[in-house]
Amino acid sequence: MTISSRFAVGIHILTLLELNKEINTSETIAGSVNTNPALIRKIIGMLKKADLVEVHPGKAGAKLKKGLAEITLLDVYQAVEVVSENELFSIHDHPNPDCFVGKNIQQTIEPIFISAQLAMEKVLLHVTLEDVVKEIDNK
Amino acid sequence: MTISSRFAVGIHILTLLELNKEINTSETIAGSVNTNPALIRKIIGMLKKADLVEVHPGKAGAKLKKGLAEITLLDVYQAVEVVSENELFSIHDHPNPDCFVGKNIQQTIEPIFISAQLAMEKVLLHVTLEDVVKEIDNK
DNA sequence: ATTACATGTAATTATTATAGTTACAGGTAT
DNA sequence: ATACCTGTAACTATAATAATTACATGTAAT
Repeated sequence: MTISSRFAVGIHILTLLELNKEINTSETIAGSVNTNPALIRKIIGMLKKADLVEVHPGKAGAKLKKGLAEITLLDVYQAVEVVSENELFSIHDHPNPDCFVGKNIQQTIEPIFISAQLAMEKVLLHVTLEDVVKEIDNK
Repeated sequence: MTISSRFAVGIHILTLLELNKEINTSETIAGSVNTNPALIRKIIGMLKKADLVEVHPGKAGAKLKKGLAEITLLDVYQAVEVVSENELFSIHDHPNPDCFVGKNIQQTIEPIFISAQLAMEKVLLHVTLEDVVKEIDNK
């Protein structure tokens, strides 16, 4: 099990929009990511829906819609919908309600799982695209 | 995408071993979890490999091999192999090495992803089965 | 207006993981 | 010898990902 690479690709796309000052078509971007343009358009569609990029039908090129420092990795993570809200961990359905453990296990475990997920998301919240771009610039 | 319910089932099984003082066969346990015995045996096999339970071929019943307070949820998480080490997040393969972004994106993103994963695992490290059992006892 | 080219999106395929299930070999105990 | 258990392999159904093809629709330059 892994979290979909859509997340990493989303970060890649946004970083490229900042660093490549040419017109960034889905084909250009696909060349950098090394995948096909349709997939890029799909992910860009998600980033657009989250108000992170500007792009128009028929018009070549996507652009960032916010400053780099205003976009956190959590924004990207949520935009590409790799994990449903509070559902990083799944809990088995229908444990036996006639068993003391089965009856209570779900509600006991759920808050623990959510707090683990939130701890992970908090790290993403504190890293911005600016951090990523600076790090790449350093290389 | 979600982390397999094997993790939740693993916790359920260990909790049951503590609270149900009868002999816990794979069929008994399957009745509480509400799944089938073969799946339970498979998960118990993983817990055994991680030295968390004791169980013998042909001999009915599994038992905890450690004290409740000594088993963290991280131990269970790792035992049931829901996520490979440092690979909660996946990064797209083969970004274009001729592109400045493509060339550097993987090594830039990886440490961020790992630290997010570690933050999540740290929460699991600080919750023990004893906490889970006490919480269930409170209900 | 026609042409060229872009985005948006649906449909298809291959791959992989999960979860459920059946079947049975082999161990244990009465 | 019998009954019952664990360990494990094999098979199925389901779902998500990622890659790909195809095409409708929008934009803009000539």
